Parts: sequence; C-alpha cells; structure tokens
Amino acid sequence: MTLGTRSARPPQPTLEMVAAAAGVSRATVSRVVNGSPKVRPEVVESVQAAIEQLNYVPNRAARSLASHQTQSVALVVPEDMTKFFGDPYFAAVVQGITQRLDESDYTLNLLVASSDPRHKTMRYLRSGNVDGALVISHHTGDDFVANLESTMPVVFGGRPTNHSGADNYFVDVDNVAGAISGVQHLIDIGRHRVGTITGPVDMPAGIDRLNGFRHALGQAGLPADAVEHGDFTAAGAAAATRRLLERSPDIDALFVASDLMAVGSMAVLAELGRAVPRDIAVVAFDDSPAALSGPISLTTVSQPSKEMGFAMADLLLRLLAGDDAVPHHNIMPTRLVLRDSA
Amino acid sequence: MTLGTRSARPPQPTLEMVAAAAGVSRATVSRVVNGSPKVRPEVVESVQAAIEQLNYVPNRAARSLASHQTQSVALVVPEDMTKFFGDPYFAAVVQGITQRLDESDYTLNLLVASSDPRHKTMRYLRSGNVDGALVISHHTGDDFVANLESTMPVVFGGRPTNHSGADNYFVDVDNVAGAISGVQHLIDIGRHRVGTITGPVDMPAGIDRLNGFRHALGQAGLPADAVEHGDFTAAGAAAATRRLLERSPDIDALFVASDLMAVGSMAVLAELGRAVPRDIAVVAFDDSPAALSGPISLTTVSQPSKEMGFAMADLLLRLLAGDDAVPHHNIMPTRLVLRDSA
DNA sequence: TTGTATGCGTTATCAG
DNA sequence: CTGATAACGCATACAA
Repeated sequence: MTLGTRSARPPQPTLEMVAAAAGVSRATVSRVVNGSPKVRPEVVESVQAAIEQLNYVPNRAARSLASHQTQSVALVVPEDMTKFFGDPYFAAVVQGITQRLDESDYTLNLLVASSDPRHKTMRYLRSGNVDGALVISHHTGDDFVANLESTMPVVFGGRPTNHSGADNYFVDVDNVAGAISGVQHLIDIGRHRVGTITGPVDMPAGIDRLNGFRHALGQAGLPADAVEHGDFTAAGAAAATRRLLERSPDIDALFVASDLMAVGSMAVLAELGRAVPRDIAVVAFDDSPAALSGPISLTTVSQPSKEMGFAMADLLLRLLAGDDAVPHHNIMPTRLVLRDSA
Repeated sequence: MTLGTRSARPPQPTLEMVAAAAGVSRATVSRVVNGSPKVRPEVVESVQAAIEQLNYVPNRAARSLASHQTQSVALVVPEDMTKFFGDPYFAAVVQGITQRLDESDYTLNLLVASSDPRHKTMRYLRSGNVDGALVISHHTGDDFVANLESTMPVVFGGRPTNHSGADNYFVDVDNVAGAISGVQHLIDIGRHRVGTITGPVDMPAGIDRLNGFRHALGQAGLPADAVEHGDFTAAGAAAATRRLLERSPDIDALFVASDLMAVGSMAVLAELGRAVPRDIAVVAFDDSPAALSGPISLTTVSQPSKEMGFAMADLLLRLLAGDDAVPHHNIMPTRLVLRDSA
C-alpha cells in the first residue's frame, strides 16, 4: 500500500527518450535544450513538442558531470540560525542576492554554517555542488572559508578579515565613515558624553564602526571611553546597555552599531526611565526594518543592504562568466537618516 | 593577472587519482569511501591515507548520477523573503529541521519560492537536485507543489489544503483545539466581548484558528462577529486591529492568530490608549521569541515549532530510507502559556 | 545542420 | 576481498 505509492513514481524522461520521440539524435535534443542557434527551426519545434509532451527536465547531475558546471551558487553564513533569522539586515541582503540570481539561470543554496557542522559545509561546497560562493557575516576565526577561494570564486559581503588572500572580492560600505557620520550628528546636536554599543570585535564591521566612533569623538576632543561590546543581537545589546549605564551613567548620547541592537538598547533605556532623545539621543546603523519596529523611530546610518546583496551576486556571476575585468571591491555609500531618536 | 588567479585553481582529485596513489582499483577506493565492511583493514588504512593526502572529496554529481540519490532535501517555502525572515516561527521550524538533518548525511536546500519564479523552483526540484521535499507555509493556491508528490516524497508542515492527495504526509498541531484553549482563557477571566485578528484565510492554520475562536465563543453563548483578517505580519495585523477597533470599539479581549501579528496589534492598542490586559486582554499563538519582544509579554498558545521541524525532517528521512510503516500524520500538542497580556 | 563517439566521476554488477 | 567493466544522463569535439 505505502510501497505501492512509492513505486508508483514514474521515472523521469531522459534526453534519449525525447530524441526517440522526436526522431532525432540525443545531440540535437541537447542543442535545442541549450538553445544552440544552428538547428533547423522545424526540428527545434518538433523537439520542443516532444519535450513538452514528455514533460522533460534535464538531469542536473548528468549535466553538471559533463559540463563541469552546476549553475548554482552558495550563500555561506557562518552564523547560527537564530542570529541569521533574527536580523532583518540578512533578509535584505538575501533579497538582493535572489533578485539578481532570479534574472539568471543560477539557483541559490543557503548554508547557515554553524548549525551544519563546519566540515560538513566544506565537504558540500568542495564536492562540486556549486560554481561559486557568497559569504556574509564573516568572523575572524572563520578561516575555513579561506581555502574555499582556492576551489572556486568567492565574493564576500563585508571586507573579510582574512589577510592571506589580499585579492579578495567583496562588497562593503565604508563602516568607519558611516560611524563617523552618525557620531558626528550626535556631537552636532550638542551631546558631549557619547557612549557606544559595538558590534562583535571579531568582525570588520564591528571594529570599523568602533574606530569611526573613536575617531569622531577624538576629532571633537571628547572622551570615547564609554564602550561596551555587543554581538549584533537585541538581547546582547540590552545587556551591554545595562553595563554601560552602570559604568557611565552620565552619557547623553548613544551610538549603537546596528538597528537590531538599538532595539534592545531602547528597551533598556525605556525601562530605566531615560527618555529618548531628550535624556539620551540614539543613533543606530543599518536602516533595516528594525529601525521602525519600536515606539520611537531610529535615526540611523543607512546602508543599502539589498543593493549590496544584488552587487555581490552580480560580481560573482561576472566572475563565473569569466569576466576578468571585474573590480575587486565595491564600496557602496552610507547615508545618515534622521528620525526621532536623535 | 586576474586570469592567473583563476587558472591557479587546481582540479579536484578524483577516485581514480586516489586509487593510483594507494595502488588499488577505483572500486576499492569507492568501497572505502562508502564504508563497505569487506575491505582488508590494511587496505582501508592506505586508501584513507591517500584520501587524506590528496584532500579528496567525492564528486556529488557523479555519485548522484550513478546512485540515483542526491543526499539532499529541499525546504520549499511558498512565501516571500520578507515574510519568511520576518517571522521567528520559521526560524524555529528551520532550526528543528537542520537539527535533524545534521545528524544525517543529508543537506538542506532552502527554496523561498515566490522570489524564485515558481516554475524555476519546480524545474530545480524536478531536475533531480533533491531526494525529497519539505513544504511549509502552504497556501490554497499553491497547487504547484501537488504534482511534486508524484516525483518525490513530500512532507508538509501544517496540513495541506490540497484535496487531491488525501494521503499527504504532514506534521501539525490541532489549531482548532489550540485556538479554543486560548479563547476559553479569555472567557474564563471574565471577558465577554472577544475579537480576533485571523491569519490568512487561504491557509489551514488561519482557517482552523478562526474556527476555534468561533467554536469557543459559540459554546459560551458569546458573539463571535468581531473578526478582522490579518496576514501573519505585524504590519498587516496593525492595520486589521485599527479596523477592528473602529468597527467594534467595545471589545475587551483579543485573540490574535500569531505572536508576530500580536506585536503589531499591541502597538496599535498602546497608541490608542487601550491598556493591556486591563482594557483589552490579548492572547496570541505560536510562543515564538516575538511573544517576549514587546514591553508586555504575551499570553500565547504554544506550539512546538522547533520540534515540528525536527519531526518533519525525521518523517522525510524515514520515507527516504524506504520505511513503509511511517504514519501519515503527526499531530503535536499545544499548550497555553500564561504571561502578562491576559 | 545533424549524427557519432567519447568522456565526466561514481556506483554497481560481475568475475576472479 | 578485489578488480575489471558497464551503466548513469548529458555535453561536445569531430565527422559527415
């Protein structure tokens, strides 16, 4: 009964069968399938009819084996599931990626790498499942992606920490400049005691934004010691904010390295009775939907996340097409978006 | 220069090369790779040494072509990216799925289907990329997944609407009973005028929870006409809540069909000065992280989302293993979790 | 323009 | 226990 259902599954039609049905050779069918220009129109038509009728779909494994191409790329995220799903920033990047891929013949394989044991991911990647890889949320310790580059074209979202290959391809924003613009705004509106909740310090984005914070304050002759480290999660930022306020209760402004973290910070601020922006002005980073999710809309350093995803995919596709004139870096602009929090 | 980088990519080692290095035949290497018991220990060792040394990884395309198996399954989500990423419910399900898959040899392919044009997804699925499929967030119109079942084993998350195949495999909760327990609680605490923000009415989960709402109220002899339709997003629920309060300003309780939607509702309630739970008691559904994200923790009907994901993957794996004694349905329990909103 | 022949890297079926 | 050898389904150089 159950077995019956299983064995009822008909075998997929093959090139051979289509060829037989259309009365031509496999080669010709292959040509039609791959859109070769040198096939007589009438033959094309009859072959397509056969394809239609048999509901033929080429077998990717066979095609890949013969052509050494898979027509699919991987998005590697060395992060855990909850973090990945929790931050709307990732959603935007993925959207951009799929948008670009959708207008191509490539399909996307999402690999959230920390749930998968690391080596399993590497095996998957290296066993010829994909033609190239996109890597986002890259941490310092993640050298496992480094040797990926010896295997296939790789494009990073955010400058990779990896020093070995200086010639990495990546799409990024100038996080230092972005942070400076955010902090400068806090200074401009007259705040003198600015604190920050940083991103993870094992990620360039975390480090760079912290550096921007320090730079802006240094230029203004203001202290830059009210620093607590976050981890790009709301909960982590909430805890960090508590620590910060305990240590530096006198701050009148806060630069938070991501919108999602700012949501956590704002909750703590509200709980502690610090009015935003009156008592403490807050500037965040990303301009993701999270910036508008709370009761007070966030002033934030906007980065074009979706466009960055699009650019990453575009870069990789060009690399895969053999384009040897693609620039290694694509630094996109940030822009301060003024809302209610500062 | 750039070309140099590309051509520097060394070819992946093959079975053949490993065989040569180990001084045995391809067949023997294949046996070792696949853990065949009938190979002399000493040979196994020398082969493994060669594998190690050459850094060999089997080619999936070739393996798949020869064995008619891909060792990977797809998770199909007929939903758009933002919705998928926006709801922590999905994160939990995916986590459960990967958890089960991680302890197997299978890998996961995530297909968020509405970004991908539909037919592209189907082509991908049908071209032998995966051995089986998991489908979540299935809508009434999505009959395209129906004929998937003629191609490979499919397990649904949530009872599918598809009437054609009565023998679908699925994991679900009793949404009617769950909704009843939630609404009954509102009645039990003395509320007489209960409204609801429903899920999409083209999804069984949306319909069933609405039916539960009606049933509970009917049993209590209370009116069940304060109904507005939501779409499982916070924004959609916010709008629906506004409509509801305009139409039925007298409600003293609200049953919202998902936590994420409840977050949207709560924001509107706060904005309109309706205190929760004093003026309006709120019960939601899911018990996802969203239930704890707002200022007031949500009383909610808990469903074991992660476990459901795990169960889905487990079911599919057993199907793929040829187990013909697997039950078609796995209905998991819900449980009312009392917090601050009701 | 079309067909033939060969190879892609594995698995699987045979002998030995 | 091990080694030839034939598929697997498709692409492609080469021949016609």
